[in-house]
Amino acid sequence: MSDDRRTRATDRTNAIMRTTLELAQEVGYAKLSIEGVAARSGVGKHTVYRRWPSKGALFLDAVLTSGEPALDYPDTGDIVADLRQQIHAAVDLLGQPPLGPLYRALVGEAQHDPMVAAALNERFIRPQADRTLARLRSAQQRGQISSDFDLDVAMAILSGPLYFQFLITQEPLTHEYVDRVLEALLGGMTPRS
Amino acid sequence: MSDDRRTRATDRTNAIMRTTLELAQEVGYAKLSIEGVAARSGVGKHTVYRRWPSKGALFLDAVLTSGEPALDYPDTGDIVADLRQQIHAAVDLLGQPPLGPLYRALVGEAQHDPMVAAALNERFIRPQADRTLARLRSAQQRGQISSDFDLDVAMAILSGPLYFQFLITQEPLTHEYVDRVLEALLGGMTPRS
DNA sequence: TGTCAACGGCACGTGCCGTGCCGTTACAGT
DNA sequence: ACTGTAACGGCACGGCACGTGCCGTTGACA
Repeated sequence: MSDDRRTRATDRTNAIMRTTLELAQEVGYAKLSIEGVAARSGVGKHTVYRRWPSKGALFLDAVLTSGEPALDYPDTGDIVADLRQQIHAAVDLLGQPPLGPLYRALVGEAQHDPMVAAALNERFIRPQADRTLARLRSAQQRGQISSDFDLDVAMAILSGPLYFQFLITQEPLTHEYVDRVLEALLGGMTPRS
Repeated sequence: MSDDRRTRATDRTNAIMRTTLELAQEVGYAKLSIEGVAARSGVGKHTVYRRWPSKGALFLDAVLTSGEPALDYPDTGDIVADLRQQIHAAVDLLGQPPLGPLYRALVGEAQHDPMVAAALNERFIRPQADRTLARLRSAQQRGQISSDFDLDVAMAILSGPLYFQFLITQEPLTHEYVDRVLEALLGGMTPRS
């Protein structure tokens, strides 16, 4: 069998990605270099370039492969409780160390490299959004959400303010803030009669 | 007077920032270099480094200085119309070429450089948010917004989804999308009796 | 007229890029 | 058992931009 071959190649691939995360945490993404990753991994530069075309692609793969804990939605029937639990978990995972700074750098790189942006969307953002939408649709069918409410926008309102705080103002993401957004979204801004 | 001195220095500063924007639009922020800016400006590298400590600082200054058209809020008394007009204007300015890609790169750099992030917040984000908050507060006092509604969150819900679309999914920002967010925010997600 | 700060031009050492080449290793097919 | 082959580690290369020196020039000011 050539399984040994494949296994050893996969091991090396994983080792390189692990080293990438280590180095990124130590020196920051800006000072991360393929040369440094190869050196610490005890690997030739070719071995890295054979697998990833750029620092951004390597970093994306490293971050997304490390943190695939399947943020799946619960469906207890209570849409508000489910959303809360899910978003709290996401914020805990991506909003603070160790993954927080790495994820921030990843989104930053996506602003400079369209390939990273596309891959980030396909591999993480879109699947996550789809799960949220599915959960919202289920709630709408049960009458917990107005039947004419724009669910795509609902998803954006749940994610957007968190990303705004995470990327722009760069203040810490708290459960309390998530709850405030949730409450505002539920009730609406205009006075109720 | 030493006004001549100061004037010529200011002229050079502006010329360098203009060149920075030109080059950034031609080759993209990733390939922008201080060396290149100095060369095209017909200026020594010292003259650039004396003014800005890094490529990020120079770029931030160039972008924010170029686009200070004072996005000020109208107050016609109709909060919805005023918000719409204001956000449409912001989206037209920052959401598409020529300023759109530059602003995207600026936010991207802010993810790698805390100094850029801080300066972006102080010079652009916070003032803009403050103006939005002031306008919302005025509407709340007139009873157009529920008296207990969280205005900070309202601001985040107006900005967040747009930044999410702009930075993450990177789909074009349209007036129609702004209107959908606005409508969702006004009405609330839960069914009204 | 002399002083002095800012300047353009040039050169330097450094770090990383991406790509060659070379000899080695370990599996594959015969 | 023998040989072909593909991935490998190590090394070196040219290229580029970094940030910082130095040098001679310019032009306003005292």
